[in-house]
Amino acid sequence: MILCIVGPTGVGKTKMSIELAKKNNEIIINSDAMQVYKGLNIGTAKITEEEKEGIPHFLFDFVDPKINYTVADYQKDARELLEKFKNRNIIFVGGTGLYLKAALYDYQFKEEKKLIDYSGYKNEELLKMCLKKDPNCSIHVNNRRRLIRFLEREEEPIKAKPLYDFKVIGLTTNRENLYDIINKRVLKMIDMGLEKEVRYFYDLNIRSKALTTGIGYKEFYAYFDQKCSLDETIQNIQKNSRHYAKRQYTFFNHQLPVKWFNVNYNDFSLTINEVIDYIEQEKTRNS
RNA sequence: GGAGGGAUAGCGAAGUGGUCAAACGCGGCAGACUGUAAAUCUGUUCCUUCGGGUUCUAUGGUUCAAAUCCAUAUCCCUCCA
Repeated sequence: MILCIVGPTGVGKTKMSIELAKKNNEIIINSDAMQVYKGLNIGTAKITEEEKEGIPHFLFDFVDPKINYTVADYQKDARELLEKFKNRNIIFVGGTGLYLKAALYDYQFKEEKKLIDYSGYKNEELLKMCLKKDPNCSIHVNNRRRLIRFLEREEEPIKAKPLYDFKVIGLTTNRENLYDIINKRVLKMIDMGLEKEVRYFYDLNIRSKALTTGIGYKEFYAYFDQKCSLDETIQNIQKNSRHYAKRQYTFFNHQLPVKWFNVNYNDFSLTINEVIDYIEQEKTRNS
């Protein structure tokens, strides 16, 4: 059985994954775009060796941060594991909806080939070209990145269908509480030495995707570049984390068949039991 | 006590007689998503039964018309005593 644990940043996905894996002797596969990178530990809230409790973890902490790992790479890696462990129970944990979807649905990533340089075109021109290619193209003029991608793609993907049988467990809590958790977690990361962690990469002059787009990293880069104060940096990390959490909800709610569970923070075991009950229910229903 | 400056939507901030329910930014809320996805982008944000209703510190006034002009009060800031 394939189980996916999703939810906004900070709800407690990691903890849940361990608890579930312990029960069913499962293996855990990361589905988080940033936790794949080596050395980005504090800022990505990556699970520690100790916390793993001996459970096999895959696709964590294995990519050089200088490398720009993409969805296509992830799809390939995740599919290999799905094949290798097809007789085992697998748990995907992570907050990157697209990665999960690319692994489990029939998303297709063709060979990259960039024949045309679009940098000289204005957005309006790009949109016109997109509409010429497909009159139904609904990408917004301002979304230059996606306009270019649309033109680079040879064919438009059709609606994706799932390739595997899986269940998606979503962990959630009310918005106010979530934002509070996020704000506090960022402060904890600072205490744990996030600044030092980021500084290491900054001093190596690494400007890869992971460092310039990852939350907690890009803000500190701006701080080291003396573009803002430490206080502003912390607030920006908190703010960007909150915004990210919101976007995650939007993706999960609309792109994946999520069964949501409200996390009980006073007694997490109750939430675990609720989830286990649900899984058992689904198992018997399918057999 | 005297002389100035200010009070605008959740916050910051434009607007200085009509085109103002009020630019813009932030925050909030909602959405899109097939190779940067912790990314990129969009919509919305006084109330509303969508006919309207109530706003720019308060109260009065001038005017056909006031966030904008006048008077008084309250609070805040700067300077002189």
